[in-house]
Amino acid sequence: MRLSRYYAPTLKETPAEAEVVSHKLLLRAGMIRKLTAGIYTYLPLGLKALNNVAKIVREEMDRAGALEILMPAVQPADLWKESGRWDFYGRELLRFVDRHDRESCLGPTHEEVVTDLVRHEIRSYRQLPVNLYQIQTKFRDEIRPRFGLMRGREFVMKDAYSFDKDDAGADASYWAMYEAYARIFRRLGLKFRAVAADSGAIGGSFSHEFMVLADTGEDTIVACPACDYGANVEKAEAICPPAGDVAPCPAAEKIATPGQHTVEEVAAFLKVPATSVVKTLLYVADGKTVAALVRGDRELNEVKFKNLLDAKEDIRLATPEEVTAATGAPVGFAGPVGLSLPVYADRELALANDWVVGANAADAHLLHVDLGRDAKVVSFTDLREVAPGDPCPKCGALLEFTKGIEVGHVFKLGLKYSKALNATFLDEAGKEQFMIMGCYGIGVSRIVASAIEQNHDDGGIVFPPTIAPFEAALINLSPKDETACAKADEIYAALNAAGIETLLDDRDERPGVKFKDADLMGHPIQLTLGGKGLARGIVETKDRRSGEKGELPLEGFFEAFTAWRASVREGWGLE
RNA sequence: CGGGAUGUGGCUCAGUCUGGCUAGAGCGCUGCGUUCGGGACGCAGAAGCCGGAGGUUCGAAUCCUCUCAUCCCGACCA
Repeated sequence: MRLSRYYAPTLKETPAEAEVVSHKLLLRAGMIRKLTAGIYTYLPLGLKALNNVAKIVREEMDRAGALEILMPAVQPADLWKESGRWDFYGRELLRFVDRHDRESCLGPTHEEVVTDLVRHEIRSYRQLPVNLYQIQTKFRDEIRPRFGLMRGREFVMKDAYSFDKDDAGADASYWAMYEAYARIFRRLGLKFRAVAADSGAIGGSFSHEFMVLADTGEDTIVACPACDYGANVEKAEAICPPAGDVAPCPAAEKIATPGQHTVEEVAAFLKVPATSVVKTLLYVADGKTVAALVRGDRELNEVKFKNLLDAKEDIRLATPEEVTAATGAPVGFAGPVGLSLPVYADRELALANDWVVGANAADAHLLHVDLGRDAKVVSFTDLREVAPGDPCPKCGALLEFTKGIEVGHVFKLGLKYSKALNATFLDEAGKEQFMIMGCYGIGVSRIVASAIEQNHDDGGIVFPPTIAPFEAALINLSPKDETACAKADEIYAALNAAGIETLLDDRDERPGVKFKDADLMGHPIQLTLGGKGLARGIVETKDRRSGEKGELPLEGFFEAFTAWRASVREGWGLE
């Protein structure tokens, strides 16, 4: 493509609406433009990047035996009512009625539609397993769209759904997808990590998230440097030695702690370490107030707590009024002793004794509390959030914390949707069985954004070669010079013939403008053809990622170029 | 939905508190000339009913009321 005839409106200044790097750079490089909140148009450059990602996703899905289909964006409410999600999904599901007053929605995901398809088509175990996928625009009416392509309301997603006749088959389908995902992210040239995840609202028995590592990621993940353990903090197990007998302690004693609300204040006031204090947190789960106990220096992991309670809706911290109603004391003085609420403790609290707890009375705490003796605790389980310095649950090495962007998620769904929608088949014995499902998502448009979050510098985007709209930029510094143009055209033709997508900058612009634009757009390979080099019979090169510059001879250019290109790709960890 | 902020040429912003001539700047855009290896310079231009509606006033971008939109922080998620 010749840049003089292309449409890539680059911006020198960053539009005020953009906050994160990927958003700023996508806008500045002329790849996307906003239509309205959370909804973007892909300009030629952005579309090419999106398609490059989609292409690799498609190839790997096909390789893994999945079959591509395309489902409708508009879906009837009936199906959603049948699965029970019409009432459950919330405002994120954009609903509307058509001219016949039929309730409809824009599909945020397609479990209902595929399951409906499959239940009508598949009747025998002989037809299983099957894995169907699509790459399609989804719509979720996000409460708060932000960060450009990172969290739009409209976005491109690949979603796949597997149907199996038995559990072993479902596991095989799951791991096939897991492997396919790993291949995809490797081919995209992204640093990523697959981590154990909470299966969340979609439900199901186990799941992994694929995270692109980037400092700007919204998710915190823990990874073991010594083994392959990795998990979302929401899920990461906080390991804890087995509980043994604890030494008895003196009888509980009430002590005045005027105005000492927080653990830090209480610990300082009583001159005890925070690890001797028990933090009592009141939550409201499905309308009921419950209490969670963690050690003073720890944080409660709400996801673990929610899962323990098996709460239907999200749990939330009790309001100050609710706290007072439940404990008879203002916030800061709640404690498990004498509390008439279900009390759940983190298992770490079973390891020791002689705790400091709130007294359920204003300005008072209790010393020498033995949770077993003085309080009624429903259970001691893993409730706390893992913290830096915690050991790996698998091998014991110290866990490392990193930030990541969730770009893929694989779930083993089990029977959730097949039961709700009655998707059955006849097994070998002629007996009717529910299909076992899995679902597998990849945020295609989010990958483009996360690739930039992970790979950028002051000059702009640094695209991995497999994602870059153009792998190579060929900058002709002398577009008015016939010799230079002829040479540029020759190289351009050779690169295209070799299947290397090249953007030839043949604009009548000053060199600085061309260099800046090339850097901004992130072409991994830059070739510069100018009067000076031409006179010496060379083309200048620049590896966008490393910034390394070099020269290639015009004589035998293509061979030398091929070798250099291979080294650039190698730098990306690509074959 | 709760909290905070912003709406002025295509983009980034000044002007608003302390109403007052034809509403400004930089970038971008058009034309001409000079330039030409990391976002050049000069000259000449085009381009804004100051988000919208109502009000106060002799007079409103500026003050008041309402409204719409966008962005940031929280609950949600590929």
